[in-house]
Formats: sequence, C-alpha cells, structure tokens
Amino acid sequence: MNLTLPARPPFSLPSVVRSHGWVQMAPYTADETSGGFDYIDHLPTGKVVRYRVRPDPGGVSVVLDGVLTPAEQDEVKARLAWMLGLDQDFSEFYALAEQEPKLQGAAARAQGRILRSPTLFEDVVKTILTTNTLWAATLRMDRNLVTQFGAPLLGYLTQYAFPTPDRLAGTDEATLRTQTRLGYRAPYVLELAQKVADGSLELEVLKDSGLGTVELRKRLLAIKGIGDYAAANLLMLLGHYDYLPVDSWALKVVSYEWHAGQPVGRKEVEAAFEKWGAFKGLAYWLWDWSYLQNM
DNA sequence: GGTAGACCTGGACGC
DNA sequence: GCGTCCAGGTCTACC
Repeated sequence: MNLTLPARPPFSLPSVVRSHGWVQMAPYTADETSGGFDYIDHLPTGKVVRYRVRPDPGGVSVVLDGVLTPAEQDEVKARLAWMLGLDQDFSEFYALAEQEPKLQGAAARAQGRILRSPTLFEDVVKTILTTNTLWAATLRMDRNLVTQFGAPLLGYLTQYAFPTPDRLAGTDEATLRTQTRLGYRAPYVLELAQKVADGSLELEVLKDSGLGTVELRKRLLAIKGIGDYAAANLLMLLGHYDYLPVDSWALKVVSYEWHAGQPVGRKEVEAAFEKWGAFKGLAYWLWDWSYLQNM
C-alpha cells in the first residue's frame, strides 16, 4: 500500500537523510538514487513492516509491504511524522541564520530537521553506541543488535527491525557483551531495556512532554551511559538546541575555526556559540565546517 | 566542582 | 602472527 505525507515547508527529504549518520545504522538503508531511505519497523501491534520512503512534492511518499489495519496505518503515519519532523518549524532560526555567512542558505536547503528513530528508546541506545568509540565500531554494534535481537521482516531471512525493549530485556549482560561486542556498554543498554520494558522508565513520553530543556536534560542524564555529550545529542533530536554536543570533533573544529589550531576545551566551544542562545546546537550542527573535512 | 583512572573494542603500526 | 599504542565519552572515587 502507498501513503503520501505532507510536510511543513521548507522540506527536503535528502536534507533530513543527510542530517547525520543515523541513515547508515540498521535498520535504516539509504537509497542513494532518490535521496530517500528504507526502514524496517516493529509496530506496537507486533507486526514488522518495511517503509520505502521517497521524496514527493510537498512531503514524502511511502510504500509499505503487506496489509495494515486502519489503526496500524495511523500508527505508521505518526511514526514517520516523528522520524522526519514533518511538522517542525525553523522559521525563527532561519531568520537569524541569514545574518551569519557560515549559516546562510539554511532555509533554502531546508536544513534543521534531524533524522530520528520511531522510538526514543532506539535513539538512546544508538546514542550510547556512539560514545567512546569509532564510527565503524558503532555501526558494527548496531548491526549486531539488530540481527541478533530484532524481529525478522516476514518473508526475509536477513532483514530485521531494531530490537524492542522487551526483546532486549530478556537477554543477559554476558550475552550482550560477547555476541554484540558492546563491551562495557552492555550493562547500560540492558538496564535501559529492562527499565523501559517493566515500565519503571517512561521514555517515550519525553518526546512530547512539554518539559523545559533543563528538566529534560536531567531526565536523560539519569540514564546510565548518558553523559553531557549524549544528553545534548538527544536533546537535539527532541527539538531542544540549548546545549552543545561537545565531542572530540567539536573540540577540533572550534580549535581550527577560532583558535588557530591550538587545543581548546569545552569552555571555548561553549563561548563560540553562546550568542545563539536557544539555537546554539543548531548553529553548531549546520555551521559550514566543509573546509575542515579533510584535516 | 574538578580531576584521574578504568572501562572496551578494533584499527594501525612495528617487529 | 603477535604485542603495543591509540581514539573515543562516561562513570566512579577522590580531593
């Protein structure tokens, strides 16, 4: 079956897909030709479906395998609207960005939306997998989690959805360590899955909680394995840009951009984007660092 | 509040 | 093939 979902303009599916590395992580598959992607989702009803999401005038078109009930179709629409931020409004940021040469054209390029997962659980797990390791290892850990604990897509032996909290909560730390190579992150992921599965941690309500950034950050930092960098990253996914995800890359680019390549710390990174206030995360994320890509 | 050391994995490198 | 070094954030203990 086919769906067409409208987006608040300006919108560009390739821009969302390129917003960060999530599209490289299973169960996403990028479609280089169209600028869209495929994604395998495990719906709350238990059904595993594949979305083929492609650009469409005014939004996106979606091809779904199999037959869904009307309630499942509504669930899919809501999940895709969240994943792509279809209703997000960046007009205030765009007005400010036009005054900054390193951000000019953000509106014309429809930048700002950051590709998300259907559940905050998946985004938190994936964020934990990005910490203290190289990107290739992050992709490997994610692929291992999906292939070993995800539910299979009907009719396909090698394609799986991201594991639900229930599916992960049933394993043990030793298995996670050895079979998925999560290393010391295994107890963090397991504890998170168990708390979400038994209801002691209501993670998904944070997607639309109305909480301020400070309180949201406090809730995220309470999760084992989530520190300053990971919390700022997740806040960006939740549409809060007041904190900067300061990692080794941020230290490097700020060093070259404003300090002649001299080593800098968190304070210098914060100072560089202080004037952007509630938009500092977006300004950092969309800043034109292209001349530093090969340094 | 700030700092040091441990936590893991895998790639790069030297032998 | 083996051993060593290094990169990458967070946690915990300690001051």
